[in-house]
Amino acid sequence: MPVVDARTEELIKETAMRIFFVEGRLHATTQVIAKEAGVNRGLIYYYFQSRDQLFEAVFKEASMVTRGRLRDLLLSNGKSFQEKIGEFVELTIDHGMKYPYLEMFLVTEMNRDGSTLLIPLEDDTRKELLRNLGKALNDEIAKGTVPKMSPEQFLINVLSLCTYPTLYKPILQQMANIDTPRYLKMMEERKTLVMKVLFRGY
Amino acid sequence: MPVVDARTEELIKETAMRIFFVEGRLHATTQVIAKEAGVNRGLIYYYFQSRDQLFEAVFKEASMVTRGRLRDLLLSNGKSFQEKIGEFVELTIDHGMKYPYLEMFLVTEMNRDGSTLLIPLEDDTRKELLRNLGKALNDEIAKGTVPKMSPEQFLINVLSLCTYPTLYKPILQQMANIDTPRYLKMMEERKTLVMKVLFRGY
DNA sequence: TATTTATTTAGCAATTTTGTCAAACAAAGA
DNA sequence: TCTTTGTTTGACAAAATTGCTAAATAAATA
Repeated sequence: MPVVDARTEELIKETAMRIFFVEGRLHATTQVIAKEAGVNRGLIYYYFQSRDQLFEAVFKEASMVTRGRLRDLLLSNGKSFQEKIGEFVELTIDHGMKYPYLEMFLVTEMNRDGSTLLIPLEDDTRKELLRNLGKALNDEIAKGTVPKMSPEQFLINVLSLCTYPTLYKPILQQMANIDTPRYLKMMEERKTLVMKVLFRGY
Repeated sequence: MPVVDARTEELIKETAMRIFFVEGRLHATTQVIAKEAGVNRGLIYYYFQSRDQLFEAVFKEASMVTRGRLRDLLLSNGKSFQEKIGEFVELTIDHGMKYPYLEMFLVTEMNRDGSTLLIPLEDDTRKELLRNLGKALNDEIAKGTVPKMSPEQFLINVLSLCTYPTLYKPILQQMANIDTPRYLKMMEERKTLVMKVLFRGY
């Protein structure tokens, strides 16, 4: 039997994700990651070749989840616009509570010299998605449930209201002296609150 | 004449702030900071004793500005609530455009082992500030301009809508293919848009 | 000008970190 | 059992980084 579990590669990746996305320790070294995963540091190089490639693997997985959720929102049909946004809000807040520092990791990694990690969407795909969203949004604007704005701004509003609070958790907790249970309760409340802010008369 | 400008200490601090808050290179070393400031690396230690203390100085300055703005919002009087929030939104968006990564730096630094950088507000001060805000907010809720919510949630909404978009700049730019001039224009538009989202019938 | 103080520089030591490698070990198959 | 393949380990070299110091330089002052 090998000393370390056969799913070593996954173990390393998941430990790295926990350290980065859950605990927000973006400075973590291969030493730290290996230790917390309970494996020899050399295995990181055996499976990922380099520190950067481990980061890249983790980054890819994280951005795929985020992008997938956005995709589902923008393409799904059979539901009303408000229903779709409602689901998206719920998923995004839940995901944010699970991985509060994920977006911060993405942004920080993108800022590393010579990073080409985030592949931009195809031009037609992007335009189609935004047209799609814009149409549904205009209906709401016509109904008076949403103030006049571009689909981009609406998207920024949704993402801001859902994602920022999770990022801000440590600051809120320290500055406003909010403990974790109360913070979690607030995030649950936000699910409907955000909808009320986005849609008048929700 | 000294080889380096007499205001070396300020120069170092401002360069560090630019690298951290404007360019988002949170992993910058003393080497990099000194080089970009055009000074000898030893001067960082001459003026700041250690890397950590430079970080601390920068952190303190940044959190004081943010906290000061919040304080002004919560204590100022002679203006209507909506006017006060309007000013705060404008200041916060402007500040965020100038220093997009400031909050990320704060969060990252707070997550470093053994960080005691952020001093929590005094308990009475905090309660008074929130009571103050809560009162004005309840008037708005009674008028029907704001949906029912706690002052904490309202504050989170304001901060989210203003601050998160600046943090998200690189992601938005890459994913949605928005160039910088257009991005800046969007942020200007947000100043009134955020108010419309916060207050029905603004 | 001469002396003292403050600032700057270059270089060194200590530590941390990444990345490599050969040897040890385990599992699977011949 | 012997061999082959894949996995794990510890040791080591190379690079990066921090922090320190003694000497050089500039500025301030007597």
